[in-house]
Amino acid sequence: MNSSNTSIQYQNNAFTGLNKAQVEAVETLEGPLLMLAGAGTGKTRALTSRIAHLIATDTAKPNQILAVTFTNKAAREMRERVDSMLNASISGLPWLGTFHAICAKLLRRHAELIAVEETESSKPNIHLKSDFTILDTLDQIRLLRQVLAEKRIDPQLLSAKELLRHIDNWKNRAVLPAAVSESDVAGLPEEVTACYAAYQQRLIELNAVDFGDLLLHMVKIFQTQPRILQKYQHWFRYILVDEYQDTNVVQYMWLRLLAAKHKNICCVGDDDQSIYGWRGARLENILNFEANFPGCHVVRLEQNYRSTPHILAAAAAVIRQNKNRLGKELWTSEEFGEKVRLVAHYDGSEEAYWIAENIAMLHLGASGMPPFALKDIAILVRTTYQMRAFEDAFLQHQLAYRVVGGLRFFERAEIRDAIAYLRLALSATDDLAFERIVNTPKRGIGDVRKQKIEQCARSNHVSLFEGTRIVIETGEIKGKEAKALNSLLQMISKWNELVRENRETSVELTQRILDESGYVQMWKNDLTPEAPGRVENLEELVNSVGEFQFLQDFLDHVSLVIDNDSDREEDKVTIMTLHAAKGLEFPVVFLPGWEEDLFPLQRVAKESGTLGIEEERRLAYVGVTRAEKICTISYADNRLKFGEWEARIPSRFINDLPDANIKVVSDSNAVDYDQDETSWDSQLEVQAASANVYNSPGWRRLASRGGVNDMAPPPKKNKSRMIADDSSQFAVGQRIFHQKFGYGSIFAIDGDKVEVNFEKSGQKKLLASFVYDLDNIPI
DNA sequence: TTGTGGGTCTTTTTT
DNA sequence: AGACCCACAA
Repeated sequence: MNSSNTSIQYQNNAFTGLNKAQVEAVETLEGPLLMLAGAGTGKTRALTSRIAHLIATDTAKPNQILAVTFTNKAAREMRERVDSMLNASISGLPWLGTFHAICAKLLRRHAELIAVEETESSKPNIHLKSDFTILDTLDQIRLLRQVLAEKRIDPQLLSAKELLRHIDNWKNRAVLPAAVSESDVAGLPEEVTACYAAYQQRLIELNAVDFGDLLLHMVKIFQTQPRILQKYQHWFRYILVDEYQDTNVVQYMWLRLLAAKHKNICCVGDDDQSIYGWRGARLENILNFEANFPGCHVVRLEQNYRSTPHILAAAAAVIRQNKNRLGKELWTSEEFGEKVRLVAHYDGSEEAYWIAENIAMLHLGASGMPPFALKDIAILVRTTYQMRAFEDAFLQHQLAYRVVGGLRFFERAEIRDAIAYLRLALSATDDLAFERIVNTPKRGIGDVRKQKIEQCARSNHVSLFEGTRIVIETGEIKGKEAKALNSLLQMISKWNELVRENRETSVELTQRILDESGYVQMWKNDLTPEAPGRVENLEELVNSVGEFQFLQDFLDHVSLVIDNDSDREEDKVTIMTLHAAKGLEFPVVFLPGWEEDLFPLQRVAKESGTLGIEEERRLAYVGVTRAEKICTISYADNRLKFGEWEARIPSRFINDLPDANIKVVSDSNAVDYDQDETSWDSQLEVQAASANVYNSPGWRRLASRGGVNDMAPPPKKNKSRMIADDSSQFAVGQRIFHQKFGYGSIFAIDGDKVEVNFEKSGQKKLLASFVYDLDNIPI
């Protein structure tokens, strides 16, 4: 790196809220540095500048900088920005990533230092090997189910899911099985600690780690191996942490250990945006930073460059209600902008409809305002199940959308199966993978034969792979099932060899594995409507393997790095949870479902009381501050819950919004909006929620007294659904649309089913209710 | 062993 | 309303 590289332009970096000394601190200061930065103040930009400056001045080499981000997306963006600031692709920064990704990399180097102690004299010590597999939540649950069954604990009393929650929690706080305290297990069956211990032991036996272990193991190694710790302490000259308010106990320990030598730790965070308390994040980490890292500098970033004054004021009013905060007031030099819009709806689907229509108008550029691209618009929901209503509404309005964080690519069954095959190709002893695919495709191995294999493996202290071999040899399983199993074993051995020889590329290997196993064929033979999509996903999987030289790297990537919004460049409306929206910004934001019990979520209030409500409030703050220009909050009077209609009360957060900064939108007061220069056409408002007495301007007062829902009528059936209820609406030759198969035309009608010739997916016979009538869609 | 139907329970938020 | 689990039949 050329040390005279001065291409970094700080005056462009929007630090005008800082004085010269502060800018210098942000760029170059040695020693602990805390940046307290509000929403939209450019904190990540500040971190980026610091990294670029360190490299440009040759203060540190790229690989001596440890930079931790909260998401992989943030890491990728930071890397891109550093590159562009340095005006070069430095292709360095190997230690930029999430805590988990960085720890996985470190642990691959030192895994063998982690062992389970000898428990039975017959068993040798077992060490973790560097080719360990990283389990995801679904694997963990499977494993915990086994543990619970072994300990004969009634799943009603303690479900695997609940146990996982507790174990996660303990791991986040660095509580090992031996250190679980009385208060940790209060109200739980007493065997729960033994379950935790058994789970940990099983993990090592399986040569596997879970997400929590990645960090926990590294802290353990650092604590017990001074030489290794010193090596990394020495190596990482500068440590930078983004979203510091969301770090947990283990992450804090890990950072402290690594920062102890150079003490160049620079953390950025906003106490008002701490929304991961449920996952072990400790607000104390940021509140006590100055005490934990003596002699630290504190820089405050309070100028907001993102939102209009009304949006900022509304957000501030909401967060001001929290007691537990450092307290800061954001300001902006912007003077104009829309007020925050507030809309009441009759029910959930009407809310989705209204928003879809409103988005369509914004996109078309309903006068006054320039048209917004769809990718500039986001809908932020509290829970994932709220997303469905919007998908429905968007399909019918033919608006392109993308769901972030719903079902993730690698969580789909076919991808998990395929990955199980890849894991076996790397290591035949991967029992979890083996168990997953012994009978996929079907090989006639049901519960009985599975158990035979398992018992055999266990009593011989070998893997399921070996166990299967023994079971065939002894004739415990014979006939065509034995034959099928035998060919599976041979395939796996062959793949193991091919991987070892390393002569085929990762893509060739993957293609071969999926073909030879008969897995792709299985889906090609499948006649269910999802099958073609699954085959497509498998093809996509093969393609993405190509980016990696080794399968192992690919598998790490899948479990640690993959981000679920690959098509972010496409012009689509984003639908995501408030949590997933952290760190992002959009010109137009919709915040639906601001109702008591949903937001704030009932369970949070029940389980965590006031602290929980404060976190929900911070979530509301995060939501509002994502918006640059237009922010629309809404709620529904009635909502379908578990198939039953339920009357709803507006969220308490709505009452915190100052009248001066909001505009209640409905048809009855459609023309009642500001006439400042950025105002837009009343057409928008005319499209507002359907007439209903609760949409009157005074609804908020009513609502705050709880009056609205006492009078709520039974929900009416929704108007003008464009989904066909039966095939009688269709005629042969008609053009239709299907969510999965796209466009097509009907060539036959059979009762409530239609036969369709799809442009892309060929001929299918489906229920008419899944088909959209193209001639009848509004707009 | 696999497919079906009727009964149950369901909804946090994620690296 | 939909996903999931269990009991029973083929």
